[in-house]
Amino acid sequence: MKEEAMEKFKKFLKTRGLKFTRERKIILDQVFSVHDHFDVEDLLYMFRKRKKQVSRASIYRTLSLLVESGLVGKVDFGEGRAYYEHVFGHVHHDHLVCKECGQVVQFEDQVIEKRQQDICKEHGFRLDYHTLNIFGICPECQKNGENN
Amino acid sequence: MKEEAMEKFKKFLKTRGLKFTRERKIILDQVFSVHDHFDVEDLLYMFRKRKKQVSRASIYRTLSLLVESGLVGKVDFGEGRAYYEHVFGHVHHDHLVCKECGQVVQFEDQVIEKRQQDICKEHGFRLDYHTLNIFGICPECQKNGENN
DNA sequence: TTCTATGCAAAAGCTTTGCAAATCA
DNA sequence: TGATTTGCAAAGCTTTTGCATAGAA
Repeated sequence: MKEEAMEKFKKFLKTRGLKFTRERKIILDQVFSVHDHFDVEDLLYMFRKRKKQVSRASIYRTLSLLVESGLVGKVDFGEGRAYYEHVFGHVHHDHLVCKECGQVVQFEDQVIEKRQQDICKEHGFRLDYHTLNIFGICPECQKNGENN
Repeated sequence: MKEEAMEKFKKFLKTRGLKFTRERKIILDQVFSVHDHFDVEDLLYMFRKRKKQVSRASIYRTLSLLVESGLVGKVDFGEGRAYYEHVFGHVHHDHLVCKECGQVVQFEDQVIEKRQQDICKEHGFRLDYHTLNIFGICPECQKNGENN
């Protein structure tokens, strides 16, 4: 699947007259190896640990391209910084976020997906994508008291 | 309704040993007069136009309190800056955002609300709130060609 | 070879914060 | 009067950008 993603990305770059560089390969590799959300600092840290040299600037620039290509999604949890996750090869999902411990649970729900299409139709919008984050308290944190 | 909100805010402040100041009143007043989203610069601009003197710092600080009190909601459209909207006295709603012109349409949908409760129950989460933003192209922008 | 990409450091936005002076209860 | 607030400016964060050098095709 990583290979498929790589091919797609190469094609995407070609259509724009851009190059498939060492750095872009490293980044795509990592992005499709992590099965969770990550931010730019996370990636930077992973690269440092693995002695892969990629600058913060290149990470930002490549992630933008990956998002534009549709292979990667940008997720905003309202923390003032962006998270990313690979999207290619996955069905769309939404997030259940624990406000206490930060745990994120992914879920998919066809009923909600369908309703969104209907709502767009009603308003004449052409649906592109959506972000649904549900915030709450996870079971563990509920037990651990601070039922704040 | 603005008066009710004001009372609620006063109570909220009192429980925390905080004061209901001139600035906080001006801000709450404005926030409950605007029936749309706004960001901090918007507020600042409105105050300047009305010759109300409130600093940017106080706006940030008071908005945080308003959000904590539950009277105001913070909305994130992934633009790298926060939007706000008053919430007290309104039923919850979600957003349909046009990627082309930025137009925001509010909608409420009981089916989606209900499904979210179910999903939380399934995962043992205590639901707190959610944010659902659907991005797409509005009817006008679809007509105006760039069906990008 | 030519055009694009990388890295670095500086710049840019938005938001937060330390501190002295002002204000509320 | 005593504690909280305000405004200002500085600082903090994340993200973007200009430019010289390095690297794809």
